[in-house]
Amino acid sequence: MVQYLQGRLDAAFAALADSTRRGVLERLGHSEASITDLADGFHMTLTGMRKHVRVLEHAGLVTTEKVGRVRHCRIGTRRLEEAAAWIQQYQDLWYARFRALDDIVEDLKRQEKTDERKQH
Amino acid sequence: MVQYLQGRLDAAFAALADSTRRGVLERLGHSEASITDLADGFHMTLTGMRKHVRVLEHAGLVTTEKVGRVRHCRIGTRRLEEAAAWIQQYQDLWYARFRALDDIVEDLKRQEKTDERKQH
DNA sequence: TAGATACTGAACTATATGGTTCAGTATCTG
DNA sequence: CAGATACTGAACCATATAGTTCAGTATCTA
Repeated sequence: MVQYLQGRLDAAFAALADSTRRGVLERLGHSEASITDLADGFHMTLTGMRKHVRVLEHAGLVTTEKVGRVRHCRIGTRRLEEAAAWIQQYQDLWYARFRALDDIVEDLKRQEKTDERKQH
Repeated sequence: MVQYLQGRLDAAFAALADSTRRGVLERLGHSEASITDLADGFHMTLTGMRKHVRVLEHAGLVTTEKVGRVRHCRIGTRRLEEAAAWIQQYQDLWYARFRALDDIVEDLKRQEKTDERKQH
C-alpha cells in the first residue's frame, strides 16, 4: 500500500512537471472545458491535448465525462492534496533539521565569544 | 521571468516524480550523505545515484560540495517552497470554485423542496 | 440524410529518463 | 610508493514523453 501511494505520488508529480498541464489545471479551475476548448487555448492538436488530459486523469488530478460527442473535463484535487501533504511533511522535517543546525551554529558563536573573553 | 519560474517548477516537480529521489530527499533530511552512502542505501550503482543527485541539484532541491574524494549532499528547500506555493495557490482557487458549486447545489435542493411544497 | 463537429486510435518522430557497464582520474592510507 | 576508495564520463539499452499526421467513428444540426 506504501507502493500504491508511491505510484500515485509519482503520477501526480509527473503530471505537474509539465507547464502545459499546469496551465490546463489552472484553466479548469475557472470553468470546465472540452478537449477542443483546451486544444484551442494551448495551440495544440486535439490528439495532443487528449494525451495531456489522459495523463492528468491517470494522476487523479482531472476527471472527464463524455456527453454526446463532447468530453467535459473538470479538476479533482484529492491527489493534489496528497502531493502537497508529502511536501509539507518533509518540509517540516527539514525545517526541524535546519533549526537544529542553527542551534549548533549559535552555540559555536557563543563559545567563540567565551573563548575570546578567556584569551583577553 | 514567468518562463523562468515555469522551468524551475518543471524541474522541481519532475525531480519529485521519482520515488528514489523522494527517498533521497527524505534520507538527506536526517543527515547529509555521500554518493556512496546513498548508492548503498538505495541498492544502486554510484553512477546511477550520481545521476539522481544531479537531477535534484538542477531542481534546486539538493546542494553538493566535493571535499577530497567525497561529494557531500545536503537538502535545500527553496524550490520545494515554490512547488508547495504553486499547489497551494491553485488549491485555493479550486476550493473557491467547489464552494461555488456547493452553493448552486444547495440552491437547487432548496428550490426542489419549495417545488414539492407547491405541488402538494 | 448530408455535412459538419468532436473526438479517438494507430503509427511515427525526436528527445528524455533510469538504469547499466567499463575504463578512467583523483585522493587517501599504510 | 602501492593499493584501496570515491567518484566521473562515455557509451549503451529499454522505455517513456510530447508532439505530430492521417484515417477513422460517433454525434449533432440544417
